[in-house]
Amino acid sequence: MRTNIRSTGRDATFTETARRSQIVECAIETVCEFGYAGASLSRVAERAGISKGVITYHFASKAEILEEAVAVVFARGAEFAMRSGAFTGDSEPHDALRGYLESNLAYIAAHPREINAVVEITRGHRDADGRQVFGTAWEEREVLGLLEEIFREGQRLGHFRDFSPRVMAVAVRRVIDGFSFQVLAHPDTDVAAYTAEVVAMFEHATRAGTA
Amino acid sequence: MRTNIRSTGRDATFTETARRSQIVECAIETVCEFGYAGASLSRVAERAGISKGVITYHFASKAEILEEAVAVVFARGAEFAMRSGAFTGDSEPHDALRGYLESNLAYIAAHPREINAVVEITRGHRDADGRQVFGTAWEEREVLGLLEEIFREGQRLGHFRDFSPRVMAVAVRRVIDGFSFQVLAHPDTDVAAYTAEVVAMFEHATRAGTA
DNA sequence: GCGTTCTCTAGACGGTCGTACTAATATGTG
DNA sequence: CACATATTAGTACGACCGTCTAGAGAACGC
Repeated sequence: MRTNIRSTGRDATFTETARRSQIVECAIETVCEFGYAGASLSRVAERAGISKGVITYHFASKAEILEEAVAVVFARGAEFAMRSGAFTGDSEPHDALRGYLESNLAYIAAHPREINAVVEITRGHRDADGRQVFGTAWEEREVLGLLEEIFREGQRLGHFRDFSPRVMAVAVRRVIDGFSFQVLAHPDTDVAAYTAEVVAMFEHATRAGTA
Repeated sequence: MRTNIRSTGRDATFTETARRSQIVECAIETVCEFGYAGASLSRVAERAGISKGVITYHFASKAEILEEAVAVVFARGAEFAMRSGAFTGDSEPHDALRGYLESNLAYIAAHPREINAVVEITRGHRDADGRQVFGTAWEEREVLGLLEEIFREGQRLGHFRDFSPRVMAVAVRRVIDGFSFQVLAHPDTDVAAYTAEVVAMFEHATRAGTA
């Protein structure tokens, strides 16, 4: 009987850690290149230069790879935002929004392929019943909450005009997520200029006192 | 030898017209329900209550169905916008933008499933080489051009502030396209309120004289 | 009525999918 | 060294994919 490595109590081997990481990276690249529908385990294995059996050995299922890929990229983005210090959480709302936009767009500009892959996976990945794994409920919980909080705080302080935090949060995320397409389609995009445009746009869209 | 119906010079039969339309509708529904990756011809045929062969008979390939679906929905949306009169083309830029937003969101609210399917198809559909059929070039040509024109005209008249028409156009489209998810996830969404929020947001984001 | 064309069902085709299994090799420990 | 375990390539499996074909039924001009 096959030993499910993840369920045994032992520590992960050096090889296992490296392989899992390699496979996840190759899965991200493959999804970016061929899309969610075209990212088969055969193509992932081919890119990694290993046999398909290695993937089956280190992961229980294809879904586990994709879900780990999403988690890994999310963790990297959060770590990047933390490290950049652009978004400390206790900033004044205008600065918080600006920091959120700048750190997100900067990360995407530096790693457009993995963001594109994550967008593909979160959009396309479904369980056996056809339901989205990363559906609206997941997005509202994991992604939109923080933004809405910024907006509510800004409105409480009177820095932001009176708009729906939910609608604005969704708009911000859609614009941010779309940036990976822009960077991939036009690698020569002026990131600083694009970022300034987006920041200015949402500053005008949110600030109070001009209505 | 099988006769490729579309390439013969004869007129389309009553049956052919009806079948093609039915198959396209079922494909839209299937894509909406199972996503691009999960929308197989078997499922389309099952939904239509016909055998898979009928699809092959009326369409040369699966790609032809998907591409016709996109074209059909686009045509309906354009017809809706035309009929609603919200967007006449020679309006003052502020009104043009408002009309664009309102007619788009109204159509999506009325037909969220077909818009969702089109978004799925345009994002996921690739040719044999793995290249997106409805890629960035297509979007810029078919979708963004009109918006950019509105923005440029508004800037020329001094009604809009000085922003990048391209960035703003992309933002508008992302927000509009995302509305189908909102309506599908929350069917009880207050469409009028949501529309007013989006209109207000882009009016603040674009208008001159407050910077 | 007959004959032609249109339309459909049913099934087969080659291919790829995700997964499971086997047997061989690598690795590391006593 | 022997031995156990970790890791690998290779292959086989059943399921489903998109496409194709043979032949039966339906529709319709004559």
